[in-house]
Order: sequence, then structure tokens, then C-alpha cells
Amino acid sequence: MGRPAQISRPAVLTAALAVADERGLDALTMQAVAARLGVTAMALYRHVRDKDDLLDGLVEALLTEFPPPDPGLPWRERLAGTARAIRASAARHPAVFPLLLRRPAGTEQARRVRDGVLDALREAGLNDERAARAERLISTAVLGYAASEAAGRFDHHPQDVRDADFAHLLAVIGACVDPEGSRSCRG
Amino acid sequence: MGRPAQISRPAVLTAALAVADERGLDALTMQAVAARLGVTAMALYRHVRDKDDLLDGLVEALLTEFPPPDPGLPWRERLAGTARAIRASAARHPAVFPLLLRRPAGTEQARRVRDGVLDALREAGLNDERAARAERLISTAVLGYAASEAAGRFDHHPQDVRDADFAHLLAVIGACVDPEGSRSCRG
DNA sequence: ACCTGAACACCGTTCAAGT
DNA sequence: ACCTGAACACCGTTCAAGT
Repeated sequence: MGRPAQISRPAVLTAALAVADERGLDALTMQAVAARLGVTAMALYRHVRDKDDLLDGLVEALLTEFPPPDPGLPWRERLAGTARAIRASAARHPAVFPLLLRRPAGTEQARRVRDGVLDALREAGLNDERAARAERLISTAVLGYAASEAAGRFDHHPQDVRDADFAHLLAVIGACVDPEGSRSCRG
Repeated sequence: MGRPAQISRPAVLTAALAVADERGLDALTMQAVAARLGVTAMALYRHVRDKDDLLDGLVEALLTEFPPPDPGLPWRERLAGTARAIRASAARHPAVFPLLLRRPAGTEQARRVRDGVLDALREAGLNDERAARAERLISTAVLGYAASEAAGRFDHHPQDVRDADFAHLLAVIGACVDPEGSRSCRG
């Protein structure tokens, strides 16, 4: 007993993310992750329950990358900053990012990101219920845009068009949340 | 020669969609599709190039389900009708639907749906460039919401909350496109 | 022309066995 | 306690062979 562990769950997830980033989701096999760690595939099962658990861990790892917005900034910039950080994460991890839209949003990191957005929306003057609804729609729109871009759905548009699209999305969100905004957006 | 075909590409796609609807994307194997057609897996390869081609065909089949809006209706209702049809398709095919966000939007059916939206936006008074941008953002938001719902990301919210969320999304889209809407939404 | 049998390389996963 | 070897059931895909 007491044989020292060669690998750990964080090490497994880091290796898995690297494999997915470099070679895509199809190449993300237990054997590929193990090989990168210098270990056999069966050794991973002590640190992740199965491959689905590994994918869940990757989603959680991605969420960790979304930095908490500086609380000193006004709500509008906190919102835009988080959205831009999410899009940047999608660009770094195009293979894994789309999984964010396919997995439940109830994990610790997911709650942390959501609470940051909710705080900003309440500071903008929305009550709890409207803030919760706006958070769901904003998150979905931002995740959807970033996932589309990562998956190559907009590959036929040049980068500057996509940048302008995203800027426009942020502008719409800002306008809809703004206390001075149109009535329909806040209903 | 001249042995009559037992199966066809449409038959393969119909069987594949049924398997995915009933048992999920993981159960969508070449063998399962073949079994449903009373044929061996190898027979499918005469009608689809490989499994990826089969998935592309499913995406195209899903797009076919989005009905062309009645051109007699005002633009606002055409837009809302298309969005609701897309959401309904996601509810019917929750396993396959998320693939729409992962595959390029350049196929024939994808263009047909897009052109319907573009027509509505131009009728709302947007010029070509703004209509194209609005189409990309609206499509992404609607697909993102429907895909999230289909994948179970909102399962912890009851149906009526999700219905209200979607209605709110439609309202925001309508307000942003409306000629009388706020300035930021149309920039 | 269309489908099948047999085969190949590869998966995820288990379990008893080694250290 | 942690990792491995061997094994199992399953995948997608090929190719020559049947009809």
C-alpha cells in the first residue's frame, strides 16, 4: 500500500484539454490522454469515473477560465468583459467549448459565472426575476455565438465581420438592459 | 446487374433520425440504422459516404422541417413563426438538433431558411448589410436557445418559465428590428 | 448494381493480478 | 493505493465475394 500516485484528476483534465485543443474532440480518447501522461488508459479510471465524467471535468475547467470581472468596474463593462472572456475561451478551446451548451449549468463554476452576471444586471436596475431571465438569455446568446464561431459555422465570414457581429451583440445586450432602453427589452 | 435497391439515402436518413430520436445520439450507430432497415451496416456505405456524411444529412433533414413562413403575414409574425418552428423541431429531435450549431450553414436548406429571415428583415426596413448581420445574430440566439433547451441545459426550470423566456427572446428580437425601436439595436 | 461475410484497427470499460 | 495485462463487447470502415 501507499504507492505514490503518478497522476491526479487535475493532471488528467489538463492532459485531456491539451489533446482536444491540439487534435480535436474525435482524437480525445482515453488512450490518447493516458499516453500523454505516460500511463495506460486503465489508470485514468481511478481519477475519472468514465469518459462522460472526464468531459464534465473539461467543461468545469473551461468555466474556471472565465475571469471574475473587476467589481470596481461599472456593470456595463463587467458584462462586456465577461462576454469577451467567454469568446476568447472559445477561440482557445474550439473543440471543447460547444460542450458548454450541452451540459447542465448547475456546477460550482457555472454558478460563479452566473452570479457575476446577475450582480451586474441587478446593478443595472433589474429586479431579481428579470435579472434571472435576462441572465439566461444573455448567457445563451453569448455561448451560442461563441460556440458557433468555434465550431466553424461562421468560417465563411472574415474575422472583422465576426468581430463586428459580436460587438453588435454586446451593444444589443447593453441597450436591452439599460434603464433608459426600450420598453420591450425590459419586459 | 440491375439488382433493385432495398434502401435509399432518404430511407437511411429517416431511419437514422428515428434511432436518434428514440435512443439518443450515442445509440446512433451504423449497425443500429442498418438493423432498423433490415440490412447490414455495410450496405449503408453505398448511400452515405461515411458517418459524418450521415450526420450532415440529418442536419439537412432537420432544416427541411422548418416551414417556409406564409408570405402573406407581416414580417414580425413571419420571424416569430420561424423561430417557434425551430424551437418545436428542437423539441422533436433533441439529440440531433444541437448539431445545427456545429455545422456550416452553407447547405441548400440552410440558405432557404436564412433567405426567409432576410426577406422579413428587409421588409422591416433594414438595409442589406444590417439585415445580414441581424440574421446571423437572431439565428444564433434562436438556435442557441433551442439547442440549450433540447440538450437539457434548462431542465431545472419548469416549462412555463422556459416558454416565458422564449417569448421574451422573441420580444427583444422584435423590438431590436422594429423601425421604432431603440437606436443601439439597429446600429 | 446492390448487398454480405469476413476482417482490421480502434474504442470504452472490467477485473484480477502485480508492486 | 495505484497502476497494468489481458480480455470483452462494441465501433467505423475496407474489400473481395456473392447474387
